[in-house]
Amino acid sequence: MSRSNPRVLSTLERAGGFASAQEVYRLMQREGESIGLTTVYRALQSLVNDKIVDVLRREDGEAIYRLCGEAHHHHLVCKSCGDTVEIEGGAIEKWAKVMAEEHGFREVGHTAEIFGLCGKC
Amino acid sequence: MSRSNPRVLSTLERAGGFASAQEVYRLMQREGESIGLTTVYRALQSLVNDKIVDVLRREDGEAIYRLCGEAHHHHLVCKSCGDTVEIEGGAIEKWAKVMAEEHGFREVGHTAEIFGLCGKC
DNA sequence: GCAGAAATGAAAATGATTTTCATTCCCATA
DNA sequence: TATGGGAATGAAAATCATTTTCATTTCTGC
Repeated sequence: MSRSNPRVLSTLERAGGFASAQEVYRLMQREGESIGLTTVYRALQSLVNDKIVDVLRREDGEAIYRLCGEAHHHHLVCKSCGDTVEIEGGAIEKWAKVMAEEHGFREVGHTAEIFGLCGKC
Repeated sequence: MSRSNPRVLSTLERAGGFASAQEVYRLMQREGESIGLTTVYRALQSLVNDKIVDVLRREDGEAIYRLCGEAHHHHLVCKSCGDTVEIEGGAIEKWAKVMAEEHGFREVGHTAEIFGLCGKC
């Protein structure tokens, strides 16, 4: 069931490891690759499931996909230029664990993003 | 030019200070208010411009509007039954601030959610 | 070679958001 | 009180990312 199409992955890499589904699709088109938009979406979703890429949101709501290392980390995103910095989340891990225990939750995960204006913007 | 319709604002307040445009609209409909969806969108945008409300994104990309003054809190969500607990995020606030400073970001906000299985599930 | 499963992609559907545009409301001034 | 113009309103159409449908093609193991 692995729909993690390698051509899509390699295109995402070539795009700087950071692009929307539409961008990946247009890039592949421009490069003469024959692929359908549907397949690009499916491949990206699959890559997200396999935790090979992360998905974030642009300010306009468009999903952007981003290659990421295996280590669990968080993002500091510039809301103007989209620049992203991967940051350490030790404090969050602990917070999530404590909060979950306190309320009797198990098998917990979490998301946390910080957004603002970067130095250049 | 102030399109910050007070009925929209008061509905957003009644919704717990946290809702999407569509939800605000549906809520107003249900309460018998006569208003157009377009106006709801315009009013919310206007409130954002006036910095009376914040805008965030749900995981599916839908924009959600939040009253600025509201005590900022986070959520612990059960991924099985959807039960939600509002939790304190003091640790997160500090983490976000430190991380932002460290990387030269300003005007920062953040999102953080914890999800897992609640005691009943 | 062949059946059945998985992958593919074109086209249609969906759903949030925005735009268009004609109408209505408000309000200051003649 | 009439009136003229700018602002507000909302229905309907347009936009755009994303998902679904479904028919077709490609793989796989036998």
